[in-house]
Amino acid sequence: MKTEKTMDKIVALAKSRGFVFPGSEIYGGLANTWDYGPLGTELKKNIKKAWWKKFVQQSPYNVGLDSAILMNPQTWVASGHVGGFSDPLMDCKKCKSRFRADKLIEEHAHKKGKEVIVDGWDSGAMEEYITDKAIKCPTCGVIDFTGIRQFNLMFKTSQGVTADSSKDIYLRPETAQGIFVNFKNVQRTSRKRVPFGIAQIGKAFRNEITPGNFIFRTREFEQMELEFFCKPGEDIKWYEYWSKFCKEWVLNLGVDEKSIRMREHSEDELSHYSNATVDIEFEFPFGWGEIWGIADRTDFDLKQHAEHAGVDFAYQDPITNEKFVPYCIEPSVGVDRLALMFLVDAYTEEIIDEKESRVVLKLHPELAPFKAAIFPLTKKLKENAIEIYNKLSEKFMVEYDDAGSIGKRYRRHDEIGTPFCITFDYDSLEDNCVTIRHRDTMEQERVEISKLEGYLENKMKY
RNA sequence: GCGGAAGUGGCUCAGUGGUAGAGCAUCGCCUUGCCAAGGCGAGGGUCGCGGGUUCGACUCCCGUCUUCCGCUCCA
Repeated sequence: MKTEKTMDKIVALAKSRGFVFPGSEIYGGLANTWDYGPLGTELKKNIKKAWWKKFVQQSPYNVGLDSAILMNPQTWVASGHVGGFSDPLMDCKKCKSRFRADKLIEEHAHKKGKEVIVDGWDSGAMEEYITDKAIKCPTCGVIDFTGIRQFNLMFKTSQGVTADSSKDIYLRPETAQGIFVNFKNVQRTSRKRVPFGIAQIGKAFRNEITPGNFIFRTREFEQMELEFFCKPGEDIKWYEYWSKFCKEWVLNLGVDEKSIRMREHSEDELSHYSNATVDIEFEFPFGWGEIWGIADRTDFDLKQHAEHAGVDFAYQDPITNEKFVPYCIEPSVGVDRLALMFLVDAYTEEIIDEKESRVVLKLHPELAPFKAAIFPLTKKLKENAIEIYNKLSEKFMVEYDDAGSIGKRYRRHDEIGTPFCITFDYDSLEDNCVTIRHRDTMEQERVEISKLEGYLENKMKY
């Protein structure tokens, strides 16, 4: 029997067991920042490792990159982040609701049966339009707006020691641009031919207006992005290929298929540069949330950089001699969101009988912080158990524990997702076998000590 | 930013004017021979911060900070 899983329970478990702590807690915290504790660090590291393995190590197409967080500000002009990604916000003074000026105008025009394209307008033009047309507050119907304030989602900082010699630079709002600007470097040095992809894991920063839902939306987050370059015309084929590939990766790591759905963006929802976009969504306790976005970005990015930097990004196929600017498929996923998804998916409360229940994190062994826990049946067997721990810890993240009863140790490791508990008992002295107890089924089996490494390695495969 | 709620040991909370308690958790010892047993003991809190009222403030008043939940944004 199972009971309901809620965010509260998952956040509490994360804090109490050392997965995720509130950021800078001793100073009263800082909203929506989170620090990963010992177990959370392992989980996150395992997620990244698993992704890298499938998307780079075992991929015939993709290679890796680790580009700088700080980039020449021109990058963000070319990508559109400086101009297009700042939201023109205005508040209704009466009811305090906040709106995007461009959306207000577009909606107003739409109702009148007209289409107004606000892209490219400056704040003055938008304010003037809103005043001219006497656009009312959609919430309370009053015409009493504040002026437009530009809200740019990029974090700004300055580079340089003195005020006048310094210049404004930005923390990257996505890792993708580091890949595009290195397209030629990577293509040349890796001797890859189109189609090929460049993968990168790294932090990105966005000054979101509304972060929230634990680690789901934060201003500092870690992305795993692949930019996959292909021949124009073959983009839809690869878009479908990677959509399927990403979904399978998630399912192979044990996530319940019923909690996953693919949501295609409709025409009017698509970004101006995108041919097609699909989101892989997961059903969180707070609703469906986007985990992975797979977008066909066409040749937008490379063309933008070609134009702004004056660099030719045309690729010449060495066999057909065709020359073209590659199209790009971008599967982009947030590590923190994945971590939350795996935690939520794994979280299980089982009621064993009237008196007993247990919390189990049914994480895939590949993702579990500890692959196994090693116990002595009693403290008299401590030395023998430690010997096994020492051996296994050369290859695996494992933990030794002899505190409390054996049942209590099982429960403790159920809660943090350790898939296997290995107990050295008195029989072990005779037969050189240990008891392996399985987290999900609570079943036990005897395994030869010399075969433990292979046993664990096998269980981690997916 | 706006609206709402809340800040007391690691966690959950009690304590409404006389300078703090419980349960759980943690640690030690004993016990424990496979699913949160038990016993004894220990550590841990300037009650978010600042000011005011008062002989005296966790408790009353003012301010402030922070967090949480909703709204426009997004991986």
